[in-house]
Amino acid sequence: MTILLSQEIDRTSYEPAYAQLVNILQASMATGVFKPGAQLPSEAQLCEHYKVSPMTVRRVINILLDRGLVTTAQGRGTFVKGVDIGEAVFHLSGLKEQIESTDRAQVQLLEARIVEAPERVARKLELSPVDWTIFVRRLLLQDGTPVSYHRAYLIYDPRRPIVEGELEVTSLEGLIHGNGQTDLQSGCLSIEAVTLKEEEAAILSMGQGDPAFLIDHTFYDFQDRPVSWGWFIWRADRLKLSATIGNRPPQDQQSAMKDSRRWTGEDHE
Amino acid sequence: MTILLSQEIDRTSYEPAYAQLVNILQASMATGVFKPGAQLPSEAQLCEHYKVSPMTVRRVINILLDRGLVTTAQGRGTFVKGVDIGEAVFHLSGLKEQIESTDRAQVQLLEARIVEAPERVARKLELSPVDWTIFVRRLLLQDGTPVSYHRAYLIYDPRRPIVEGELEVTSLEGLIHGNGQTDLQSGCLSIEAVTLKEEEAAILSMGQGDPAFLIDHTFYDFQDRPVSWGWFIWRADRLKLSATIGNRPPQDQQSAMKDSRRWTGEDHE
DNA sequence: AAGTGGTCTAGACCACTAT
DNA sequence: TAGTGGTCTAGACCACTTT
Repeated sequence: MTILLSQEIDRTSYEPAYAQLVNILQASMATGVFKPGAQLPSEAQLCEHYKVSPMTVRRVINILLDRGLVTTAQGRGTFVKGVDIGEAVFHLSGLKEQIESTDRAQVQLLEARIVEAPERVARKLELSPVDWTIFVRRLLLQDGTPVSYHRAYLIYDPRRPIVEGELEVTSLEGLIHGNGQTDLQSGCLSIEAVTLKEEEAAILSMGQGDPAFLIDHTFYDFQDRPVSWGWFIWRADRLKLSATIGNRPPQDQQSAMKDSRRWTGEDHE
Repeated sequence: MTILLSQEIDRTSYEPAYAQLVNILQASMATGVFKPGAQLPSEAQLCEHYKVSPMTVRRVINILLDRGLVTTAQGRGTFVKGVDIGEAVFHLSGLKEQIESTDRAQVQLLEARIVEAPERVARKLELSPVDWTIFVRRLLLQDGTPVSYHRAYLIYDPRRPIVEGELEVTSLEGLIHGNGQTDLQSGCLSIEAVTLKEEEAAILSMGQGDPAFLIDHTFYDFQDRPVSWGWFIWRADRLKLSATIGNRPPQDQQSAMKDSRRWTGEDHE
């Protein structure tokens, strides 16, 4: 296996050696020089061919590894992976952009009051049903039109002074922009497809029964105790989840996304 | 900043030093020793304190970096990140498991025939409308009940012998299990929330207007030419997208997911 | 000038897999 | 035994930011 890969590392370039080698190998796989299942040159060979140290090659392999492009087997070698739909990873794009631009986006507080935790909420937040929670309803608008209806329960516990921080965080600006130092440690999200109920449809200016995303979220503090639970009802036409699998060279990405509104024509009879 | 982190590296452990250090730092952030916004000890300090080489510390920081737990600023330091909902990443779990178990899952070919590419398909596949495509309809069942209805167009071009491979790949087993060496290079997916049309509802044994996921996919060959386009209609109750953000120590993960069927009770009046 | 992250070297040793 | 991936060292040099 003395496959010679034409290019070589440009030591004068601003781009570090490891990045150049990643690109070379990724491009080689992308153009089919190394097809799925094939074995890559060994690390020693790569060292010698590209005149870089073992540590640098190792780093390169690690990068390809967690980009999901190769697999490694100790004692056997490094092998090119094929595309695998199960590895698709969807980024919550749109959501971030939609709220980040404060000029076009706007949050409307519909309601905020202290209530006893309903049984279901108490379970979620690991409370007893007599404990108090803050129930919040919000509407997220963009360019004046509503895109998401948010409801959440926050723990209200005088012994935990955290609450103020939570309120701020769950104020969306904090949630999305995030970087602000909060007292939240982690969160757990899930997405479902649902149809709008009457109240939701009215608030979102849509029709009852229209499709929407339901984004469920639970946040935890530094003791890993749940501090809030809630869910967004997000207009389906305002949220896009996208993913690429396999060796997709960084380019358009969304060119394949445009014109993806649902086909209303007949689906072949 | 001479914060002493109690633990130390166990050189006799099976767990490599870098992994131990990752865990120590991640746990420190998880328990609030380093709160969001705070600065981590410098790499030199970490080297000295834990008696490891600079390269090892560097590796550790890189891991925390692409886990999204810290940010680095050259010349300034390494800082703890807060939770950021926009960074949520959803894995297509369920889909993989659902199809991987061939004993419980089953694919039913409903139709496969050669057709002229409809205008929309021709655009997607970069063909002229007179070109031919293979139109395929499939039903994916699990335990005998239908969970997903799949329709796809594959390029049919005598000059491109690839087609056979595509057919095999798009035969789902290949797509999901993946590892088989295919002639596909990459794919581009997107997810929408939709409601079932009459035909879809009938095929999936659901009601018209019920919520569902629409998973749109395009696959590309090694020349980066699109070779197939299609979409799954996936029963909403059979697909779960989950994500965690922030510093979530690897544990339950799905314990917060169970009992997440939609609340049918009144949402506080 | 001092401190920080970022890259890189030229080896070493180990564990594993093949022959 | 030879070849492979996996870990780790003890330095070096650079670019950047702060004081």
